[in-house]
Amino acid sequence: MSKATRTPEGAFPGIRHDHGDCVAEALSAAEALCAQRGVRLTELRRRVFELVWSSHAPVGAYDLLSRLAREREGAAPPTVYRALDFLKEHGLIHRIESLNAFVGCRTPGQAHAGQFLICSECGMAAEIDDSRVNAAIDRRAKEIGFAVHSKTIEVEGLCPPCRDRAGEDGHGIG
Amino acid sequence: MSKATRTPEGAFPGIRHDHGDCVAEALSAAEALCAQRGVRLTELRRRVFELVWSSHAPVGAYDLLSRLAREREGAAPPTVYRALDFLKEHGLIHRIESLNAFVGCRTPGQAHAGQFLICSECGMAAEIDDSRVNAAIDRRAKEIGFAVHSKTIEVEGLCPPCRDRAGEDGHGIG
DNA sequence: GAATATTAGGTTATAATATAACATATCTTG
DNA sequence: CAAGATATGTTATATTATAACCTAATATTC
Ligand SMILES: [Zn+2]
Ligand SMILES: [Zn+2]
Ligand SMILES: [Zn+2]
Ligand SMILES: [Zn+2]
Repeated sequence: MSKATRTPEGAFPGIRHDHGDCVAEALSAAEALCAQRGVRLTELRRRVFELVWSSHAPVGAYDLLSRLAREREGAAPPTVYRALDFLKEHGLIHRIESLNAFVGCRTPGQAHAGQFLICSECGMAAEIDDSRVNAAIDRRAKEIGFAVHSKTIEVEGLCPPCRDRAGEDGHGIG
Repeated sequence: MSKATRTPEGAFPGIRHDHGDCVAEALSAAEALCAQRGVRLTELRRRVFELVWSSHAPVGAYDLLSRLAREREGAAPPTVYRALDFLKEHGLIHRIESLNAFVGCRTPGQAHAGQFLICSECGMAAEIDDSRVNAAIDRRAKEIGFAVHSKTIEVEGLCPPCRDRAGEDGHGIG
């Protein structure tokens, strides 16, 4: 159990990590990727991207919209959905199907399936990319003769801190 | 490649399989399970279950509603959503998060994660339960210290027949 | 078997999520 | 600047899902 609470690749950043660093890193990766592809990370898209990155918990489109509306009058659903479409298309964010919500991608530009551990207590989502999971799915699909295009893997449960908290006072009924 | 087109556990039933058998089997399993649990598979719930089982492709709630409305005047969204909630609660159907749709469960009563291969061409969904996939996820979650409650695994692609059709005429542009 | 509690369903309204369609603005390129 | 392409504004509407309140059916208790 000595390594049980380590978080490989910083899957769940601690509650006191410097999130400004996360955002800065994500923004600079996004800028680089857009420049490389010759697409425009406009003011609006960049702002929506920042709002998605406001935490490690997936955010709903209308949450984003209400925040955006504070700074942009006339912001409407298409405003945010179009930006989200762009960001998704370029792999800068992922959509969490089981939550109808969006979260920043930690490794934009790299091909990956998008596997998530999502805490139902605090809402945090950790993106992982486990090659064994991918291999197991690909192998089974191949056995069946199914041609895989994309995978949605969303695991719901409790992140380490929330699991520990639940263990402390969650065993009794009262 | 000799076994590549076999379908273990009949993942994708052929286009000419006797689907009446599927429905009959599912209904009788559902009845047994409800009897065993002392819950009521009412007329309405049974009918919604049959409609979900009308094919192996996931069906949207409002699709179900429009079909139900033909035979039940006054059917409204809660009519179908309540039945779906019941069926889901008892593991008789699964919700496909990436499609906002519902599909019958092939192994009700048994604990399983609900893993799906979904054909984007014909809409068919095959439920699998690959222990390697589960083990890989559980192992990675354990490394991270994440307590898994439930898994959403939905793989999009082409089922064997659709893949073959695509291979025949889908390589060129014109 | 009537009284009561529980569960299921009917009905109306509304919430939450997402897109269509068309107008205007901005950027790119020549 | 003209022309085309891309991005955004704007209004309306589609799609998916739930809230709230009421009535009916079924189960439980006396
Ligand atoms: Zn952070
Ligand atoms: Zn948590
Ligand atoms: Zn069938
Ligand atoms: Zn198919």
